[in-house]
Amino acid sequence: MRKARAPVTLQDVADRAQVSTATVSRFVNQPNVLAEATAERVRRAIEATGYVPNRIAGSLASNRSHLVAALVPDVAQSIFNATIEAMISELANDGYLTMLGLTGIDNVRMAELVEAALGQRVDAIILTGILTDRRSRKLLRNSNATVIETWGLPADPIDVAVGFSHFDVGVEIARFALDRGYDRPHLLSARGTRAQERRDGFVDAWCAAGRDVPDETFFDAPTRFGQGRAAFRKVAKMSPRPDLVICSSDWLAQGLLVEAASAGLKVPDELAVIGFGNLAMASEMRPTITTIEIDGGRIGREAVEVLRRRSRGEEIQSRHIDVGFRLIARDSA
Amino acid sequence: MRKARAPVTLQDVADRAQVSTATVSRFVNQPNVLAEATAERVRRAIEATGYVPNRIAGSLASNRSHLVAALVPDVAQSIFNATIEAMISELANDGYLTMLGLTGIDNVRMAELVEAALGQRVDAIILTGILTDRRSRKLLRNSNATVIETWGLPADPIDVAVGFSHFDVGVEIARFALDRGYDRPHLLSARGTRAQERRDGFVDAWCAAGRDVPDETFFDAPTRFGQGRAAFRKVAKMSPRPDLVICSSDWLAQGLLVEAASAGLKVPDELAVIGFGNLAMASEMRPTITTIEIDGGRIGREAVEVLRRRSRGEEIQSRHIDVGFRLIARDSA
DNA sequence: TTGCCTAATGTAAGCGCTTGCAACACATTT
DNA sequence: AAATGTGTTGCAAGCGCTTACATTAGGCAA
Repeated sequence: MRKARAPVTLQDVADRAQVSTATVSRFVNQPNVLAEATAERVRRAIEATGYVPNRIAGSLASNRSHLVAALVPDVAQSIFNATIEAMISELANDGYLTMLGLTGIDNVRMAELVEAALGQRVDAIILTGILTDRRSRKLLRNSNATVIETWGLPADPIDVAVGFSHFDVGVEIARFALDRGYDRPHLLSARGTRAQERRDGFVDAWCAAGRDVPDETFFDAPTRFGQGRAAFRKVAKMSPRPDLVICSSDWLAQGLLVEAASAGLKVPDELAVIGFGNLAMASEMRPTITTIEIDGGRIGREAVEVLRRRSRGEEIQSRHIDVGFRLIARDSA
Repeated sequence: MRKARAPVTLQDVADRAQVSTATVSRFVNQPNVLAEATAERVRRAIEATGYVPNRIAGSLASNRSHLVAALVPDVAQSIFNATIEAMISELANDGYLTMLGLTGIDNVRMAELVEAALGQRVDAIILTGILTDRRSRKLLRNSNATVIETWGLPADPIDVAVGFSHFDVGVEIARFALDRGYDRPHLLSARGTRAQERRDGFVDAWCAAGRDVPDETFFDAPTRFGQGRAAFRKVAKMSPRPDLVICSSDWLAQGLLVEAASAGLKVPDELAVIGFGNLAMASEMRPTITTIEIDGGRIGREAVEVLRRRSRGEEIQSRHIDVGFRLIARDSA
C-alpha cells in the first residue's frame, strides 16, 4: 500500500500563484512582508496543492535546522520526564522540534547519539547524563550548537549548565538528620551517577559534625522498587539496625517502606526513610515520603530560555544556572 | 561564547584524502565498496578534520531522512513510556533518529505536529493518540511516510495499526466481574480517550448477562492519583455502595486504594478495585492491584518491525497487528 | 595481442529551499 | 521635474550531499 511520491514543491506553488519561488518562501517564513493580495494568492495555491514545506531543504539552505536534541538515560520511569516534557513543549512553542535520544544506563550510547545529533546539525543539544567521552566533548565544543548540561552543575561545563548542586543536597540531608537526632544513617546509592555526589555531601557534613563515616550500600542504576525491597532485607538484619536510610530515589524509598510495613516496623520511629525526587507517589502513598524536591520542569524551561537568549544574539552572562532544591519533611523521616 | 562556524565538508575531506567527494560519500554510506587502501586514506582524513557528515544535505539529496516522528499525548507519567522507549531504542539500532512530539491532552497539538513531522520528511510517523483531524489524515495519506497508529485497532487505519481491542478488554473485565460474583460495578473512565471503548465493552458484556447498566463517573484525562481519591469519596457515599470500581488507569486505582485504606475499608471484601496498565506500582504496592497488562514495549517493537519490512520493500500483509492483553488477578479484586 | 569483464573511482547534475542583491512601482520631498 | 525613500517582488547562486552514468585500470580468456 505504498503511496506515490507527492512532489509538491515550492516551484509548483509558485507557478500556480504566478509568483516567484522567493515569494512563496517568504510567505512561509515571514508572511508579513508580502502584500495582502499576493499573500492571498499564495495561500490559495498552497491550499489547492496541499503543499508541505520541505524543512530539510530549508535547513540546508538557511543553515538552521530548528531541531534540538535531548539526550536522556531513559524515559520509562525517569526522574527526568518532567524536564523532557517541559522542554519539548516550550520548544514546540518556539517552532523547534525535539529529537529524543536514549543514552541508556551508564550512558553507553551517549557518544554515538551526540554524533548523530550533530549530524542533523541541531541548533542545540541538551544533556542530562554525564558526558565523559573526550571525542564527544571535543565535537560539541567545536560545533555551532548550543550545549546545555542539565541536572548538575559541573565545574567546567561544555557550554552552559542548568541544575543544582548534588553535593549540597547531601549536606542538607545531613543537616536534617542531625537536627532530628538520627544516629545511625545508612546510605543507599546508585553507582556511577550523581547520587555519588550527594553521598559525598552527606558524608562530608556528617563527619564534620564529629560523627563516624556512615555505612552504605551501592546499586547499579537505575534504582527501582525491587532494589528498595532487597535493601530493606539487608538493612533489617544489621545490628545495630540503622535508624535512617537515605535513598537515592523515591522508588528505592517506596520499596523499602512497603517491606517495612509488611515486616511491621514503625516508620519513622523504628526506621526512617528519605527519598529523592519528590515523584508523585512520594506525597500520595502512605506513609508519605520525606524527600528532596527538584523542579524538573523548571530545569527544562530554563534550558529553553538559554536557547532563546542565544538565538536573540544575547550574551549568556553565567555558565551556571542553579535552580536549587528543597527538602520536604513528611511522614517517613 | 559562540563558536566559529566549523565548515568541514565532504569536499574538505575529499581534498585531504586526494579522492573525489563521491568516494568519501561512499565511505560514509557503504564502506565495503571502497578498496581498503582508499578507505584508509579517507578514514584518516576524516579523523584529522573532525568531519561530521551533514545528514541534512544527505537527506535532501537522497530523499530519505532516517527520521521517525513519534507523537504521544505526554511523557511525564505516561502509560506509553514503555512503547516510546522500546521504539526509540529499536530505531536507533537501525540508524533512525526519533523526534518526539507531545500532542497534549485531547491531542490538541496533533495536527500541527503532524505537519511539522511531514515537513521534516520523516520516513515514518507513529501515533498513539487518536487522529480525527481530516486535513491531517489527508496529509498523512498523501505522504510517502509509513503511518503507524498504536495502542488501538481502528477499523480503518490510515496505514497500519498496532495495538489491541479496548472493547475486548472491557468484555474481559465484565467476564471477570461476573465470574467473581461482583454485583454493583462502578465505572471510572477518562473522557475522550480509548477508556470509553473499554467502558462500552464492559457495559455490553455486562448487560448481555442480564444485568442493569452500571453507574459511571467520567474524568478529564489524564487520570491521576488525586482523581482516584476524589472518586473514592464519591463512591463511598453512594448507597448502595458499589462493590467493584473499574478504573481506567492504575493511578486512579492506586488513589482509590490509598483512600480506602485510610477509611478502614477492607479490600477486596468491602470494596474491590481493578486498574489498567499494570504499571510498576500495581504489583509493588500493598495491596497489589488487579489490572490489565499491556505489553507496551512489544507495541513499540512491532511498530518498528513494520518499518523494517517496508524499507525492505516487503508488502505488509495485514493492516492490523494485535498484541493482545492479559488480565492479572491480584489482591485488589 | 585484442577484446571483454569486473571492480574502483570520478564527473556532474541535481535535491528544494533561502537570501543578498537588483529591479521596479509608487509616494513623498525638494 | 528630479531626487529620494519605501514597499514588493524577482533573479540566481548557492547550501552539502547522493547517485546515475562515465571512465579507468587491471585480470583473464581467446
